[in-house]
Amino acid sequence: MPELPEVETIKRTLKIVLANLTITDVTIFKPKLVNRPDFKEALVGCQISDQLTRRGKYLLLPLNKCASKSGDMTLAIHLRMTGCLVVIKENDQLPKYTHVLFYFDNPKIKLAFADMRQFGRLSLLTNAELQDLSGLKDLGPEPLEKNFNPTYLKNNLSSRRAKIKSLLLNQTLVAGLGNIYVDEALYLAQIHPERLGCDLTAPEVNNLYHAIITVLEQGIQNGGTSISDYVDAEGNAGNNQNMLQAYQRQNKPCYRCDEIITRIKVAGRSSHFCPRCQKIKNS
DNA sequence: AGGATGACCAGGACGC
DNA sequence: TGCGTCCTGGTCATCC
Ligand SMILES: [Zn+2]
Repeated sequence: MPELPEVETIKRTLKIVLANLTITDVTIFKPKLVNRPDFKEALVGCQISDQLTRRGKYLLLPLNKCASKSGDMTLAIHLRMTGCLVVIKENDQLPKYTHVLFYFDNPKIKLAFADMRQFGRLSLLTNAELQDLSGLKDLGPEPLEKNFNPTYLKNNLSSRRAKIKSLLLNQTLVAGLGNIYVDEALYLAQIHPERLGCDLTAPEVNNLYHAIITVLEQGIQNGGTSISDYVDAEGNAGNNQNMLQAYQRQNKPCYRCDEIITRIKVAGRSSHFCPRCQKIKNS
């Protein structure tokens, strides 16, 4: 599932390949996945800015030279769980479940949006609409930037009585974490997923901060985690699934202590942890 | 307002 | 092989 490292990996490729290309045509196979009936008409003629970026799990493609009366727009893409953006070169085959296909002024390059479960969304937005996009406007800090730090985390957990797993999945606390990297971060920090935010000690919060940074940076370094058919923008699988220490390792021995990894539901999501390394109580 | 829960989406995995 | 059931998780709506 595309979380921060997967979206970041895609962004880095798209930034190199798509910057300054002009959209010449768009084929929409599944209209419900785009946000407006004139999606194609509004996009044709727009040039993709080299300021293409990521915010949380959103890919943001600012556009120049748009014909729209409301000025230049941004294409905001959320891949949800099974969405992929794949660059198609020359006669490359389209990925399975391709729902939207973009053509450019370079005829050798196309961009396919593919999504088995059709949860992802492509939203073409004016700057005003972008500022007001629910899910984007309330995002917490980027975990790999300086405004996310141990002090921020401590201040924002100290009053929270929800389970830490639930809090880390909440995009308004910190942006970009999903089920995989939350389980990995809690494992690395040796914190049980059902501990309450306000019950974490200062050293634990500090460890958690470093664990979040570590698992995300490792995920990016490894080109993302390929579970649920994730592939990057070049159609390649990542390698981070081979590095996971907790997620989907239920019934296997903990790499730290050999205890069997347990799987439970927390906040309605599968959660994997070591019952010996991640105790619910300090004792 | 914070927190818990369930719905939604659609296809894959699995059991029989 | 076919059919039914369960599973998956990011986000949002709803209720307390
Ligand atoms: Zn252990």
